[in-house]
Amino acid sequence: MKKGERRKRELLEIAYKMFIARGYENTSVDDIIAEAGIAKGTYYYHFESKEQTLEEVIGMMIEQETEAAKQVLHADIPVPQKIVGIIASLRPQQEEQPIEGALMRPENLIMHSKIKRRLIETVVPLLSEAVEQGIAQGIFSCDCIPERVRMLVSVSSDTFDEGRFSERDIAVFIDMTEKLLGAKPGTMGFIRELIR
Amino acid sequence: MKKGERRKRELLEIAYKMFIARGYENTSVDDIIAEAGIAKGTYYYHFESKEQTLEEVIGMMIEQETEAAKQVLHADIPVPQKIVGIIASLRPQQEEQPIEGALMRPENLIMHSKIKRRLIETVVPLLSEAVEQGIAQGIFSCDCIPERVRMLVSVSSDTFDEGRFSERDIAVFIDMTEKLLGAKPGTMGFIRELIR
Amino acid sequence: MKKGERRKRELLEIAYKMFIARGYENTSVDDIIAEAGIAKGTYYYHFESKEQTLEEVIGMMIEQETEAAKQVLHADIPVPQKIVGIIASLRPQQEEQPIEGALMRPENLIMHSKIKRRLIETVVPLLSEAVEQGIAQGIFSCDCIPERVRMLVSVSSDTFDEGRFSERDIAVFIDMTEKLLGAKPGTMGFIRELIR
Amino acid sequence: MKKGERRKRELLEIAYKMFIARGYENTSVDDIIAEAGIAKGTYYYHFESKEQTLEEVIGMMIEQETEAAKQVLHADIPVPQKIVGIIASLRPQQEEQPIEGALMRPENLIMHSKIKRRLIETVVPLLSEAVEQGIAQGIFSCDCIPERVRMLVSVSSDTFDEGRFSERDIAVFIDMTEKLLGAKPGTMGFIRELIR
DNA sequence: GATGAATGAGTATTCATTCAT
DNA sequence: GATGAATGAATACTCATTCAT
Repeated sequence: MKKGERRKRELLEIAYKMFIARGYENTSVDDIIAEAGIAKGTYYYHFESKEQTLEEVIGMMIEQETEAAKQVLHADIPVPQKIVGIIASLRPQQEEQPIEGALMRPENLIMHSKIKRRLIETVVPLLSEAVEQGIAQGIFSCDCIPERVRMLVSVSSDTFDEGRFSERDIAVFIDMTEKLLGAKPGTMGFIRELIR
Repeated sequence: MKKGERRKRELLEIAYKMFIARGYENTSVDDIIAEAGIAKGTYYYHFESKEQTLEEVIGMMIEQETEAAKQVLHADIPVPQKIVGIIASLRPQQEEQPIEGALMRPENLIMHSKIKRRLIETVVPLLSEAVEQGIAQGIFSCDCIPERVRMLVSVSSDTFDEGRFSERDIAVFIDMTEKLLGAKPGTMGFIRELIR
Repeated sequence: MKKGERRKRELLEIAYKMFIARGYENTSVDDIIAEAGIAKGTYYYHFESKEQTLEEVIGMMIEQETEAAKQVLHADIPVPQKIVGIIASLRPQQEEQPIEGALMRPENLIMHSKIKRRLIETVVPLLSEAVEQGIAQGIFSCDCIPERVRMLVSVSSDTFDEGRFSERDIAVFIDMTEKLLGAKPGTMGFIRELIR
Repeated sequence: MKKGERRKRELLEIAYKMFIARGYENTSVDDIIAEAGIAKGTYYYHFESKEQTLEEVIGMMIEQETEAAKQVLHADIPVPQKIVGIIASLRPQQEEQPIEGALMRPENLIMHSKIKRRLIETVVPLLSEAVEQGIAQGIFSCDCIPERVRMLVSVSSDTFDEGRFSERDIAVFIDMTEKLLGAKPGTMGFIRELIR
């Protein structure tokens, strides 16, 4: 990695943290350069625009999370655990989420929705593949796999991203997952231990 | 209805349409008063702030839609149709949605998310009641009713609000609804005819 | 006093208190009518403008304070005590000054300066007359009476209005008064007991 | 002096002149940038806010005047002339006061009062030192020097700043100065020739 | 690679005042 | 006497972006 790239990477991390902490709209370019200790011109030397910075920030996140999800998919573990592992890898890692529930705050809506959209795009195929493995093994039984998977991811995001969910939410989500994928009751029960 | 109230109602409708058409953030107070043909002061005579205008606009919508949903709940029709009818009443009416898919455009994220949140708050109890009627009649069989209902509404919103969904999406949603509520296969099949 | 006049008087007192408490510039007509519980039109029925309200408020104060000063002037007391009594009567009465030091706050500069100017105009002649009585009695001895009196009043206002003054300030003021008026040392010493 | 600093200095001078000429409150940021021929953003690049501009303008004035006063204090001239010289240096210089009596106009109250306050803070110590020199030389004789000096400065400002004063005002001021400082009659008489 | 001075369109909000009813 | 809806000029401040050095 060259010097210039490292610098840009640094800026990206700073921007990422600030976008998360204060929201994309509430973070001005001035804020970013003040935090980074660089001049306005330097910022625009590295980035085309503020919006493009956001895209790159999101790209960086997606890349990291997709990577994690792929490793889970190809790991040598039971299929149900792959499913759960992939879904779990979607959530921002600890180090990346300095402020609890930040992504759900209204000032982060834009970023959150962009992230969610791109995450679904990249994760649905991976999950679908896992489900197909499960079908081949006789663990699941269903059609319309991508559609089912998409709904699962969507519900997962809505229910768990905000951080406010109950035991009952988890129970219903497990039940829903099993039924949507045509699994035997209890197949996905271990999710319970993984969520929090 | 007094003179002042009518005027305010007019302004509310204008603001609503503009917020939908161009997004809340992209609609300036100047835009609104230009469209309404009033002076700046008149706007601020009726509304505390632009943000409060948004709240009132949303309140107005919720009220209308909740009203429709309540009538469906108390109508003399089969419970499965009540479920579908209530969910259907959530979507903005034709006359109210001048631009197809407007609510899903990124500039409308804030408004859409505020609406979705409040809609869920008001509609989940109504739907839950309908589900309980269904359980009493032996049509449904499940626990954790509010949680199940909330997930259904959430998926429904994510899947159908955007307007881009396939026959397969509908099929999966029907299947999911039946299984989540513990209904016999085919119970909710008529949804197919109602969505579009 | 007719009904209409009483109403106006009420408004004047409300405006006075608000001007003192929040400053003339920081008190909007809306604030006043909200506090008074009347409509905008009613306010403008009674007052030509906001500025004219200020003039009337000041006039009301001046009138009260001048009245007190006149009574002191014609009272049957030693001349030195008249001098002090008149100067003392300049300061806002207890009931009229709900907030300590309010007049000196920056937001009250305009009002304070208008008051000071008019107070000097009305009080210098009264004080001058008292000084002349003192000269006739051989207590004082000086020329340029109005100029001397004006400087005394000016210093008094600057030194004591703000409320932050020391024993030494008082001592110097006494010394200055005696010397400016050509009185024997000790003549005005009793001031000490009157200021606070 | 760097390029950026020179530009800021220019803006400061322009703002200063406009504040004096039209009053702080009556000078809008738009007025200033129009006069300076710069863009809005340039103004806010150099100044945090309009209020902060005022503070800097005042700071600039104070600095200049304090500098002049200090030179007088350390000059090799008789003490009485130092006193007068320092007091004289307080008044805005000719080049700096484009409009006669501007500081006293009501729209300049805020600026004037801020200036007066800060000027007193910086000048009382200097004058006190001069008085002490006088006492050491047997020219003056008094206690409570800072308090006496402050009253002198205060009266001087009130009497002469406005520009409307008579020969008699001057005479009384001279008399007052001599008596307050315990000087022999005639010591300060030369003031007469310096004021105007 | 880096700087930082300059830009200017854009925005929400305030408030004294008027006048038809 | 009283109302309150309507006015519209005025104002401070933001911020992404550019570009000569």
